[in-house]
Amino acid sequence: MRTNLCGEINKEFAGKEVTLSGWVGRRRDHGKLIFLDLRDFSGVVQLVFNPGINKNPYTTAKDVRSEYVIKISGKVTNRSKDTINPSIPSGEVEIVVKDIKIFSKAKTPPFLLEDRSKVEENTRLKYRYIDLRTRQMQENIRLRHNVTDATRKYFNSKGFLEIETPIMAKSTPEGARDFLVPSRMNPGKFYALPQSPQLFKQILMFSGFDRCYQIARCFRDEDLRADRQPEFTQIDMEMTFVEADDVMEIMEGLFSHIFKEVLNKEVKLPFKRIRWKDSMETYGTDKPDLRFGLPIKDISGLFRNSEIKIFKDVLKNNGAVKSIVVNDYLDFTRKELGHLVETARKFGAGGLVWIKIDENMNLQSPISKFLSDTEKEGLIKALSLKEKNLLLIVADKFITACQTLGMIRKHLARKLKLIRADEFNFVWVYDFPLFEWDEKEKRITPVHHPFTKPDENTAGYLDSEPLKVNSMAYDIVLNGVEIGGGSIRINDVNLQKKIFKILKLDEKKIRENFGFFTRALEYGAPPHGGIAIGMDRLIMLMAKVKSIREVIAFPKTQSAVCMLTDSPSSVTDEQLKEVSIDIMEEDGQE
RNA sequence: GGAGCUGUCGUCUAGUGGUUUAGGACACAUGCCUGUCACGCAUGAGAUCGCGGGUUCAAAUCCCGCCAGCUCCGCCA
Repeated sequence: MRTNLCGEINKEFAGKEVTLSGWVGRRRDHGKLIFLDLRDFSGVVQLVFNPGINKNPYTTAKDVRSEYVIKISGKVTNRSKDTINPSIPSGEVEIVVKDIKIFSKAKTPPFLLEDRSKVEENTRLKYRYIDLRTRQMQENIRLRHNVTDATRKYFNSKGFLEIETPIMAKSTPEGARDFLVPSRMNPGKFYALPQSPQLFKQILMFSGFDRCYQIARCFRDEDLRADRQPEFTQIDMEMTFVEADDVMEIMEGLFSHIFKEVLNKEVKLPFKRIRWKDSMETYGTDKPDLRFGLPIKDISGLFRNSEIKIFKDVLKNNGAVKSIVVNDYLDFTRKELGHLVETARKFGAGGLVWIKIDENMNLQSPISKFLSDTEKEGLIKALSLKEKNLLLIVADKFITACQTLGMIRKHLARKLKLIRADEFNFVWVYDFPLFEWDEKEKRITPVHHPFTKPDENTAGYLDSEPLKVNSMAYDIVLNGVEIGGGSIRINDVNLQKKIFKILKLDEKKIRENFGFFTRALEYGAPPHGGIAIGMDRLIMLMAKVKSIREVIAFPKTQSAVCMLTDSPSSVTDEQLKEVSIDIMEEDGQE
């Protein structure tokens, strides 16, 4: 079918006879002379059809159109100097075609490959097979392959086993919603697609496999986002007889290996580490983007006895006054400052106060006349303010003040173009709380998952004040995106049961949902821990694209529909009957 | 569940109440062209203006509802 690839043809081949196969790109018909671009995964080469040299292929080429699949044979020929095309690698030569065969004709494609960047995404998804022919998608999917390949090689070299776990698994209603699969053999019963291989991974550790990994497809029936699909891929690993540091070290090795192998980039080891609390205080988020500065600073101490009512009230109620300093207020118009205040309100804060430091180090602000001289001097000193600085202040409940300024911080970085875009900035976030209070459900929920081991220094509070307990969990954050999370797991059945109890799962529920797991814990469970990396997100960042749909061959839309195949779709009554399912009428619902 | 943005030939778009027989570019078709590579030139075909209702003498344009896509909040143990 072919002796060579389109992309490898260059002047070294001049004079050689080659046979190439691929898709036709553009066609330039000059009447007595036709040029076709022939494309395969490797690249593009120009074909020439000259009736004066070879009549038959010329006649066939007359009828060839875009996206036809053809095979040609001919001689690689040097181009004359003035017809060299420097923009493609094969541009110094072309193929003078002696023989052409059309494998397959093609309808006029709905969009031109070179127009891809302008075409609406749903058109591209409907004709994904054409979209995937574009250079960008070819590169993204290839990048993905290279990442899984590097991952396997790395883990294999470190003594990990790749072990598959069931896709038809058990529903565990804690956490994300499950996708359910009815069982024909067991009417009225359901499998669930796994949200993650978590429990199977742990059980493999109980079984003595020591280290395992999996490129695991996971399923969660939750709403979609640019970085969330209902099915996605995790790099999942688990290790026996380890502490958090061991897992982190292995993972740093993995990232370093992947970036070296795939992008030929060195990443600096070890990664930075930041405690969850520090991250919240300084960056207002548990997934800080450290490619820029703008740290959040606490200035509560300056306003304990303030005349300013909002500050005083907030502090009286255990809130905080927090601030960010921006270099130059000239970057902001009045309108933009107003917009910042709006943004702050949108994120849940009562408001936002701005202060400009003018050339004479005077503080200009809507609240300046309420600021005492001590407070002014205190601010200048505490924040090392310089002329032309802009100070943004949020006073609110501690967590609201942090999170609001966290969002403002990201907003400012984008506006002021402070983000070092070519950097890959990894950071570990650790020392998470074990639990958090779910205001909506009025109950305690795990921050990570209920199999996470409590940190020994704070485990004493488990019975009295569980919200004070920290966990042995760690997240890995890349450029402000959470790309993975893991933990040291509980390996003691009594502790595990205690955690379930704190989470208010009753005995019966524990038995039904996790009975298999607590039983497994009773027969000799070693200390163990692991992590799962959101592979799609990692590749999205490596490819510098805005959505994981760009690195998944066949993704779903925001309403979880596949534009290519039109799934999900109805099934026949017979199919439903076989699995004992009755569809409720729309009216039957509330 | 909620908020915002978008929806006009195959594709990208112009059009904010009558100038519209909805304009352009690319793609497509036909013809001409032996050096193009975003080929060129000429001619042509191609649009239920997302769907439904309303206001108006008159709606792509204004209003209401719905649908679809995207972004975000909630949600994602």
